Order: sequence, then structure tokens, then C-alpha cells
Amino acid sequence: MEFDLKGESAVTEARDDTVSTLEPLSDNIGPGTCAKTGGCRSICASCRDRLYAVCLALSDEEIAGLEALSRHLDLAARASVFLAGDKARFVYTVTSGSVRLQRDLSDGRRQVIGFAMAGDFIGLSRDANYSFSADRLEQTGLCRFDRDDFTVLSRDRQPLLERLQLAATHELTIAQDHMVVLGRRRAEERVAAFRLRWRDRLARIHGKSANVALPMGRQDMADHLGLTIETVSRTLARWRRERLILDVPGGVRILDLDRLRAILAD
Amino acid sequence: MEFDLKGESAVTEARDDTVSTLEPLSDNIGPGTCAKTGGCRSICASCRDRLYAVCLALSDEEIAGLEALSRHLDLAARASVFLAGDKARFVYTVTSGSVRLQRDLSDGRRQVIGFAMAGDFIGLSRDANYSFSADRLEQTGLCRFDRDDFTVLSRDRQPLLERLQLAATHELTIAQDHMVVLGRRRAEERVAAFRLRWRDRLARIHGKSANVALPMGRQDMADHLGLTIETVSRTLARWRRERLILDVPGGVRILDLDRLRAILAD
DNA sequence: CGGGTTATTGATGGTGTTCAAGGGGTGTGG
DNA sequence: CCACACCCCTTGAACACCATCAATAACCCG
Repeated sequence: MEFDLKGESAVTEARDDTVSTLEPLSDNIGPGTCAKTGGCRSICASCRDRLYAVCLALSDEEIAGLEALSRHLDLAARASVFLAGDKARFVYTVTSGSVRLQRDLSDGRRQVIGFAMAGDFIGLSRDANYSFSADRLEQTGLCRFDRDDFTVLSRDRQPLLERLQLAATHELTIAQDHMVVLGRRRAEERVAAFRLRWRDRLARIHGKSANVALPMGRQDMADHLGLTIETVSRTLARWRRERLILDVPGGVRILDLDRLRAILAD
Repeated sequence: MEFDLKGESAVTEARDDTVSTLEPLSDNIGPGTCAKTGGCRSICASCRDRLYAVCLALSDEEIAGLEALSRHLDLAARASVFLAGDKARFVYTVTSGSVRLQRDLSDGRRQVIGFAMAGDFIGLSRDANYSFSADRLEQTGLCRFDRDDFTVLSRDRQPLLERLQLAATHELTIAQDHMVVLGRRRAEERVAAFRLRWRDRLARIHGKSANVALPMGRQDMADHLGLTIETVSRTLARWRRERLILDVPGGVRILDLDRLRAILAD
């Protein structure tokens, strides 16, 4: 119970830092807070605190413009937001929950391109169609924009365009990081890199904590890291034996952060 | 001689398509064409024909603004444009030649993030410093812009910002493609994916041709594909034995494009 | 409790790496 | 012009890491 990361009574020990609740955004978000057709004031506003969020650095007025175009969705787990090949009509910001982004080969092999969480912007596409699929890993809140509307609006809003530019560059940097992981890291290093990175991302939103919620399964991690599910499982089993981590419901507790970092040695 | 891809008398058979010279840009480029301090009219203008080039879709007037800030460089092979960790003072467009982009791990392992060729924009950085190094593979022409100047200029030039946005999204899509290659492709597929992609990129600039110039060495390919130099070498040796490719000075001739494509089966 | 899904664990084997030696081209200097 | 060094590429043999195959265990929901 004490370590439960998902339940209503989610309480985590604050170790590294001050506060650390796992869903601080849930106060602002929910079906009740949002008008069906119109804006979602509190949601866009909540973005403003977050680095790399698209609506950051916009004036109240500009946010109002965005809101008029936005439509908030709160969707159950385990279904897609969009599929690779779909006409790219919308762009989204994630307001809560998490989304898995993936590409599939015709023979069933899968590469998980990345995971999007609160504050992330998804749906940017070079072409008219999405080049990857997006699936919800859990109950997920999204702010949806019509792509064309969004383009038109951004035309006379340089700050928004610059934000968008920053978001794309940010994603690109992450993608390059991950190429190093996929191309030149061994299995244990890959898993360590993923866990540490995931921890950092959660820390930005929820504050630092030794407890890390992991909404994705072993197969998702494996497909993200270019490994098999067995290799991931064995690596984690070893770490458990060596008291490096401790499994907790819905996630993991990192017991020895330094040793985990040492695995990367970089 | 007939297949030489590098010499002064570079002539290639045009097979798939009409014309196919390997350095069509060289007419416009050279020390003589460019004032030391000022703009490079012909160079920016030449960009306009090319998709994803940053200065595409700008008016003559806007191009003039860019040119005033640009400085053209024509540099010998085998030295860096910038290093990972350097302060990111400049951004560049490649006008001729090619550049290798890479990240290094502290223990010597290397990941080649990508290669930039004529029309590509490099130096975009999320942070104040470059996150990867850029090295010239051959004699290379670059248009250099001061990053701050460029930012200021782009502030009231939406088309430029949108171009920049497209360039970043384009790079991101390529990075995601490559993640699939690194994460889920076997050795032979990786090499095939690289050769085919490289061929397509050259085709955009020089027109289609069965002859493909390869300015990078085996080690570069290996570090790009997450393989060892031996595996790359063995794969190419097999293809040579099977009459799938034919080595020519400075590059390769693809003898059986369909069979090469079939290796990817996707 | 039962059925399905997901995770773990073990045994075996393959793909690609590592280690090692030799080949081929190029440039330099005698 | 040849000899030599250097670099890059190729080829072979042995090995290691991780994948594959297979069986069981834990979990989740109905």
C-alpha cells in the first residue's frame, strides 16, 4: 500500500526532494472542467509551467486563441489516438496519462519510437499522413487541435511558432540520444538508460522521487530498446537480486541510483 | 575510368533518368564566387530548387536579408565543422560535399547520427551547445549564419520560421526511420536500408543513377548502422559475389535494385 | 475460482562481435 | 622507379551476447 503508485490513495515517500505526488495535474483536469466544444482554460494554463510544452511562453491572449480551437479529450487506456498512415488532421498535447508512439514493419516487428507524457506535443508530421501510431497506455487526457487551424493561428503568432520549433528540436535531440542507445549500447546499458531517462521525465512533472511509475509493459520497453522481452526481464531480475531496484505496484523503486548511473558510465 | 565518381572528368551513365552529373552545384560555388564578408547570391538562390532547404519558399527580398548575414565557406575534407559541446554560435546549410554528424561515448564507442549533404541544414540545437560533432567527409561548401542573427531575422519572417519547422520535422522523421533500422533490422537489412536511402538522397540532388557516390568509409557506415566494420564488409562482399552491386572508384553501382529492395521487404 | 494475458526462468543456438592475419591501394622518400 | 609505410578493407576462426524456444509462474479481471 505504501508503495502503490496508481491507486486513489497514491502516496509516495519524498526522498530526493520536497513534494512528490503522482498526479498533481488531476486537480485541473477532468470531464467536468472542460466545455465540450470550447476552450479548456485550466488545461492550457497548466501547460505554462512546463518546459517544452507548446503553449508555454504565450500571452494570456494568445492562449485564449489556442483554447478557442482546442478540444479536450479524456480517453480510456488501450486504444489508439491515431494510426500510422491516417490523414494527419490533428495535433495534440498530452495533459495527463501517457501515450506510446510506434512504427510497425510488415512482418510484425515493432519499434517504439518514444513515449509521450503530460506536457508533450504529438502529431507533428512532415507529410500529410502520420508516420507512426500513437496508443494510450492508460487513461489519458489530450488537447486536440485541428492541424490547419493550428497552422493558420500560428502564422501570426511568432512565439507559438518558436515554441513549436523548440518542441521539434527537443524531440530531435531525444531521438539522437536514443540512436546512440540503440546503435552502441549493450542490453543492460539500454535498460538503465531508459529507466534513468524515464525517472527524469517524471521528475519534471511530479518532482523527484525514488519511486518511478511505469505505465508500459515489458514488451513495450523491449520494443523501445531493440531487445526481446526476455532480455529485459532478465536484466530487471538481476537488478532485483542485487538490490538495485525494488518492484512496487505499477512501477519501481530505485534503491541505488548511483549504481544504476554507473552502468552507463557516461 | 568510365565509372569514376570523383575525378575531374566525372561522367556517369544516365540510366534511370535524364541527366546525372555528380556536381551540378559546382558551377555556382567556389572561392571566386563569394565575397568574403557579404552575401552569396548564387548560393542561396540555388537552394530554392531544393525541397526542405531552409531558404526555399522565400521571396527575393527575404533571401537578400539572409544573404547579408551569410558567409560562405569552402573547406577541405577531414576536419570538423563544429564539435559536440562547442557553444552553438552558428547554423549552416551545406551547399556541396558532405558532412558526418556523430556522437561519442567516453569509452570510444561512436554513433553516426546521420550524414548531411547539399541542401541540408545543420547546427540546430535545443541547448546553448551542440550535442553532436560535425565533420567534413570531403571538400565541402557551407553557408554559415550567426545563430542569433538568424533567430532575430526569422522573427519577422514567418515563411522562414515555417521552413525551419519543416526542416526540423523532416529531420525528426528521418531519425525515427533510423530508430527502426537500429532497433529492429538485422545486419543485411541495415546495410540495404542505408544504401537505398543514400541513393534516394543523391537522386534528389543529382538525378537518378545506378551509380552511387559514397564519400564515407566502412567504419562510418558501421557506426551509423550499429554494426562492426567487419559485418559491413562481409555483407558487401556477399552482395558483390551475388552480382547485386559492383564496386566503382569512389562509390558503387547498383546492379539489381529490385533484389536490394527485396531485402527490406517493406 | 478460472481463463487470459503478461512476466519469469531455463536450455539451446544463431547472428554478429572479437581477435587475428593478410591484401590492396596510395603517397613518400630514397 | 621501386621500396616501404600507412591506412583501410577483407577474410577467417572462435567466441559472446542476446535471441529463440519452451515451460512455468504471477497477475488481472470477469
